[in-house]
Amino acid sequence: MSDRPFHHGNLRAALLDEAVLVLRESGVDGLSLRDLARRTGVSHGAPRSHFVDRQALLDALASTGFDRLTTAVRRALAGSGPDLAARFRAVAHAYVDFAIDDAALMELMFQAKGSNGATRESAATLFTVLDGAMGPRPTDGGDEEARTAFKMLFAATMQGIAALVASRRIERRDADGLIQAATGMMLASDLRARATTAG
Amino acid sequence: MSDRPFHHGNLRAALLDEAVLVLRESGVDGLSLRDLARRTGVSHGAPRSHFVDRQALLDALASTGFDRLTTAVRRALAGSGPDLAARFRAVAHAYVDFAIDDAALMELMFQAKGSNGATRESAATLFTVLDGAMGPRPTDGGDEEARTAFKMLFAATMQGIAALVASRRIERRDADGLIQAATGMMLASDLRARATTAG
DNA sequence: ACCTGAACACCGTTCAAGT
DNA sequence: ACCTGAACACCGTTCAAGT
Repeated sequence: MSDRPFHHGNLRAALLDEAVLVLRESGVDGLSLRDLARRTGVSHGAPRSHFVDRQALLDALASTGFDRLTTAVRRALAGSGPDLAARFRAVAHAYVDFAIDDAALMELMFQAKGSNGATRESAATLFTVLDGAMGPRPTDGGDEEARTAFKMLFAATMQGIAALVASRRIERRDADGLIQAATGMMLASDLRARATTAG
Repeated sequence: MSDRPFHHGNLRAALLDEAVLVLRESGVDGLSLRDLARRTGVSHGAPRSHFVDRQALLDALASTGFDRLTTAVRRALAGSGPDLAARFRAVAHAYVDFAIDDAALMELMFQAKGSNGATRESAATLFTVLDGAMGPRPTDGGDEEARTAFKMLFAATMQGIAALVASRRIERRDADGLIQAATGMMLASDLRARATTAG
């Protein structure tokens, strides 16, 4: 299942990879630096060379999590046509799928702690991609305020649906219906009209 | 600030009260059974009589958290008139205020772990109140599916906005605008029409 | 029924020492 | 620069014993 000859330059990456697995199995509570060190075959003090403390590891995990989610969203957008409704649903599904596969990581990403620089940057990139998903900005700039509000509302709604799924408060199939309802509602809204058409 | 003569019948309540304070100060990570025991003036083994393990305490905290949020939502509804838009905004503000004042507790409440019986019940009560906020059910029952979807979408959106605020990804004043946008969008939607009017 | 206090295994963090 | 290994303080959990 796992090799042995690590700790020769890529320990940091090895620790992060292993951490993602542990996160999936045992959640944040099951994640310990000593256990990670054990799994990668180094002494318990070794991780210190790459992460000043446990929180630093969690921050790094959140950062890479955002990167992976961004990639997933980009892929979803690339795979969907030009239709705005289809694009929205694609992004929403990428969000929810990620929340299901890596619930603990998703929690980590959307928590107050991630005040790290790299984490903020990764999160910002995701929001930029989300912005791009809304299609080209109106030539005259449009209603900038409406566009920002719409974007945040979209993110909040996706985040909310993902949280409901991750916390097992709703089933996967109900999520699909919710995504349909949410995207439909947002697309038909007056706010979207102001956000995406020239004023 | 804190009294001394506890541990005479209400230790459980004392531990929970103290835990809420610690949660506000230091988050979930700063919450330890031994520290709680120390603060309430009992031995480190005493909490065991009321909570089988740390997770049981967290579950109990989540449960009382839902109860308090339910109370806040009820109060908000009682203070607002019959206008649906006003009622929605009132509920949304109760949600977001709670998420700001008790961010760590809010996280605890909306996590996968809360599989406790009491927690589920408390959460269910909140959703019932949310249902009531939508006004009387149409006499003919209306579109039951639409009503459920709308309710979940409302919860998801509130949850999403609260999460964005709690994780300090958006400012408090931006939240107000978001709430306005979200409630406006939802009220104007076709889904709401199907959910709240007789078919 | 509820609480005490010792015991055990585990953890995060620090740090001098090695290579 | 990166890793080892001892050391320290803290924690969750268990359990026999007290009241």
